Amino acid sequence: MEKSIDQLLKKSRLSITESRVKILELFFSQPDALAHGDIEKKTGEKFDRVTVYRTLQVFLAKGIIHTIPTNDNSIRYALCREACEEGHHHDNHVHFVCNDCGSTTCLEEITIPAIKLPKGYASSQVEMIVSGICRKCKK
Amino acid sequence: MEKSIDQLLKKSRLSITESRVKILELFFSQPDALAHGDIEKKTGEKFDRVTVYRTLQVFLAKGIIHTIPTNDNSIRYALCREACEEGHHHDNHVHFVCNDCGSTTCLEEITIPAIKLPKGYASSQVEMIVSGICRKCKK
DNA sequence: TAAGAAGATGCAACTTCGTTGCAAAATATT
DNA sequence: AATATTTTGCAACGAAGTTGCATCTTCTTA
Repeated sequence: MEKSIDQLLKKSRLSITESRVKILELFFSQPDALAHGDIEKKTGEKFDRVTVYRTLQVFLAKGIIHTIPTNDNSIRYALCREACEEGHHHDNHVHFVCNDCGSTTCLEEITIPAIKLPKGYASSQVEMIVSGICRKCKK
Repeated sequence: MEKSIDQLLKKSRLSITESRVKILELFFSQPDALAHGDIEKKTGEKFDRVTVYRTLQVFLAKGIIHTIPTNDNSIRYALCREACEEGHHHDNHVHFVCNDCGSTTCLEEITIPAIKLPKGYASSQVEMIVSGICRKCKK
């Protein structure tokens, strides 16, 4: 684990620092997307707010994580699959937000269907966010 | 116009006040979705920040407007079609965000395609946000 | 249509969120 | 191991959003 995280950072030409490793471990240790606040809390408030902000920005720029828009004004972040490259995100999967437990997950196996835009519009990215009750909460 | 806005407010059992009327006029006078800040500016900063926040909250709760999640941490608001009722939004159209002019519009005529969720998930709402270049900017 | 009840507004104060500059510390490079 | 490069944490700041409360506006009904 340590190893593969180091690899990932090296591949992205980033120095291996404690905060980066810890934050990546956090992402790898569970399946949900995380908001900035979650990360601060779950790392035990060990790192400065500013460090967390900057770390997320760097990961975003390097294509290690991607953002998921929400309608509660709190962007969430999730790991990208291998396919993502620096500056270019290729995730076209559906995101699921649970109204019960609040978790946000990537449904990697569900591809966003193509749609036909009105004349004159050019699309460069499509987001699809399904909300409802997740598998865990439905039981 | 005045008349129909009054009607709308009455139908929602809301008192007819200057700020509510002015903010609704703003929404009706142009096709784009508006962020909180836009509304403050476009009403000539005539109303207190707090009033704008509260007005939007009330409109949301009454099903007069709906939110559009964005990935820049600024929720946008747009008018609902007649179909929306108090507490229940029925808009299932696609939203378009222009990367050039920044405008957010509802593509009322484009319906979100149905998708098949993994077993155990129940969907109650689907959002689809397409970003790219809008008709105006493409010219 | 005037008076009282109900509701909305604006102000002040506060919290949370996100950003920037800079010195100190950690990491990388030779 | 020494130096160059990055990253971190702190302090300070501005923007965004919330709450309580007194005042003003809108609604109700007699």
